[in-house]
Amino acid sequence: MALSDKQRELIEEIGIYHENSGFQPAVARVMGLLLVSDKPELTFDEISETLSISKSATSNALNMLLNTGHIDYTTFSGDRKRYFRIRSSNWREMFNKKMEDLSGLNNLLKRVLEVRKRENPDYDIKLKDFIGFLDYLKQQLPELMEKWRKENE
Amino acid sequence: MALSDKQRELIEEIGIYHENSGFQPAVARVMGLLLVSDKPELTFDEISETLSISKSATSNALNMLLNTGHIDYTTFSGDRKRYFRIRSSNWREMFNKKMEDLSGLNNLLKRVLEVRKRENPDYDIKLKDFIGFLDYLKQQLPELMEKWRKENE
DNA sequence: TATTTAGTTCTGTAAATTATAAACTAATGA
DNA sequence: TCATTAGTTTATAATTTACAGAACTAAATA
Repeated sequence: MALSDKQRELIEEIGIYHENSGFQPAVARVMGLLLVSDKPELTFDEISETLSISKSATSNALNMLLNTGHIDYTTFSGDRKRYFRIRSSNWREMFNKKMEDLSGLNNLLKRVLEVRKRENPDYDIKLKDFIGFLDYLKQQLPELMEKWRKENE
Repeated sequence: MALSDKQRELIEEIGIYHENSGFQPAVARVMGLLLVSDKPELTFDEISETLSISKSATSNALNMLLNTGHIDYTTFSGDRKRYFRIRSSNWREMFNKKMEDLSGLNNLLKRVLEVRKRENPDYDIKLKDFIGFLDYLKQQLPELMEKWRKENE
């Protein structure tokens, strides 16, 4: 699989983004490749060769991405290869995960508020305030998504 | 500084949360301690001793947190020590950073859309859709924050 | 002037992470 | 039945990271 410089560059940037959100470098590059590639589906070997990563690293990356639901694959009769692709339904999940993360933070902050013996009430008020906002956001978000869905017919 | 089991536990959990968003373990624990501690402000030595981390790790962690605006410190005349504390204005910044991250993702996705030669238009439509939603969210968020501010007098 | 305080900086290293290469497996095909 | 394909597993090498420990600095105090 030949890639343009632009494509390679973008794959690296997407790779770094995903590394920063906790993926292994090779895993993050595979995500990048599957996103950027013109072909909708790629085989094990195409991925391994295009990214110059070993078979084991490729195997490991693909299995991790399969397990986390980031990719899936199709097969064709009379062809033993699997054809891997990004699960596009995954956008919403990706977004939801970010929101869950925020909600995880909020749960921690609620526990902080409980544990603190408020020798610094000013601070506690601000903390409570922020917790309130996160709760509000969580509540409003589905509504916002609905509104957007309607506006886009 | 004596800490209850509950406090220690919470510090670890907050630590793990921040580790997962890219902080070093020791840095993440310092954040946790400053959040959970009853005292609003802690000195270098209190932090180092309470968390059992070396002076170098403490120095490194505090400077990193100072540089990123997560903490600041006060001083008192005739006292050479610095008294470190969480910047509570930081809640909003923390949130904004999460949102910026999302907007960073969106910029990458926009570039993906440009680079793709749409041999898989179905996929591209979904991608475009998601990009649109993220744009919408970014635009609506300030409004939402304003609405919340009003509802909370 | 010597000592203490409040940190900082520098080196070494243990542990964790990430990836490789080579051996292996299970299915298909010649 | 022997070879090939499509991957997986295992053992290990290379890199990175995260930190401790010790030496250091600069200001304040004795």
